[in-house]
Amino acid sequence: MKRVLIVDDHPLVRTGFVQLISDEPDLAVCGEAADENEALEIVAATNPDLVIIDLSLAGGSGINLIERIKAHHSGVAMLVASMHDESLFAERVLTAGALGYINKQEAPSNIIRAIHRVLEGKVYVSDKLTERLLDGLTGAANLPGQTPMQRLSNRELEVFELIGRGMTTGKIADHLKLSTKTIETHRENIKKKLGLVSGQELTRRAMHWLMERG
Amino acid sequence: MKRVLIVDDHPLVRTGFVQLISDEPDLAVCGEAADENEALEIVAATNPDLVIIDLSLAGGSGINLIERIKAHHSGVAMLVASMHDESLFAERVLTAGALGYINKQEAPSNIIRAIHRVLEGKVYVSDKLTERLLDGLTGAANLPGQTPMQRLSNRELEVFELIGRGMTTGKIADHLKLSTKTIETHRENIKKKLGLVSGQELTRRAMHWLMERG
DNA sequence: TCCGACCATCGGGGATTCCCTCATACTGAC
DNA sequence: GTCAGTATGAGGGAATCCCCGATGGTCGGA
Repeated sequence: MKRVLIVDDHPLVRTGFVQLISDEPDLAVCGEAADENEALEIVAATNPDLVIIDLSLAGGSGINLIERIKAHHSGVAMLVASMHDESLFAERVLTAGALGYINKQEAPSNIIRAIHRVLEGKVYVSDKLTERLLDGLTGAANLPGQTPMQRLSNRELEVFELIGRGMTTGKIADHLKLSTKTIETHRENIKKKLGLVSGQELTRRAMHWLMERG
Repeated sequence: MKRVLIVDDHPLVRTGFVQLISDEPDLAVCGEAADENEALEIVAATNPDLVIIDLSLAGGSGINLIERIKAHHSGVAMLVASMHDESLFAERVLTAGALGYINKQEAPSNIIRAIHRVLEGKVYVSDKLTERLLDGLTGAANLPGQTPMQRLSNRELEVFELIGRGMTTGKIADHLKLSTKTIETHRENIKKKLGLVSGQELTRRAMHWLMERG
């Protein structure tokens, strides 16, 4: 019998999770928390097998909670449930220490599947994202443990940052005194490495990345 | 025994509502729907006493659903459950035909209270908002207190949210079954109202706005 | 009742960007 | 010396942005 802690600031969503988990014969809810501190207390008190974490917690980013649990209770598996597009966060929560990322819009059966998979110690992300990340790792004889972001070259990182600042392709070209065509190529290569599909996604990722470092 | 239909595109949230409502002796769930069309079918088939509507539905704004239910089944009470800031939406959903507006973060007891109140045919909004709406009626600080976001029309707000979710112009057009040209116009008008210069900025703003509530 | 305001829906057309493929040249590594 | 990666670009078709305008509809005030 695996014991699960639910961390979400929406009472309704918690109730949904409790119901879902209670229906599974091999799972049991050992607690609910609405914020980061409450969650840490319950983890310390009950030592659950799995913590399900909502990303957009009131007061704290969720990612912070993941890191703190990772630091003090390294044996606990964590699954992130978010309503945001996975392309924005999945990579970050995985590197922070979570084992899985699932969208709340997913069907309950998929959520259960993700829970079981993470409890086995395996990584869970959607098939789509898995495929994308693998595509980005074409030449992956590199050091294992490298995040997609670390695979960006210096130039690509520079372009990425300027994208995050809101510059258009043309502006970036002027700024770096390069052809717009070169910037376009850089954009394409960055997208490949990060597993992104559209330019919009690239813009969003760049903005988020920039926000995290002030 | 009052019969309730739940419209929300998150299965987990629906489960939470079902649980909450089933615990009440005088309430029963008569159906669940994940999108606008499904919701209208069930309303026609089961003629519920109350429809609980999530504002950010996949495929339709929720406001649209309110108007359509109002038009064809005027006797049905409607309560909007949203995670968005009420100052922006509460007035819109009330004029569209809903009787109440409640935030999903609210405690279950408050949600139950709102349900009962709306079933009595009375309006339910938070105390804070009640006060503000009354202030508005006295003409105290009527028009000047409008934020740029509040100047967006319902349609524009809908498009704005979809932009924030990362949809391209074409995708939004498909999604809303409109011409891309229409979406382009909406984008331009939104930019004007929010004082934005480029499409990139629009994407940025939409994304930030969406992150703050979600 | 008519008028002016928004609103929602589309089109034209040129500039720009996106997205894919390909090409060149330089650097290191093995 | 070959091979992988990097940085720089071009070509070309599709999609978009961004300026114009147009048509109806609604709704409130003069």
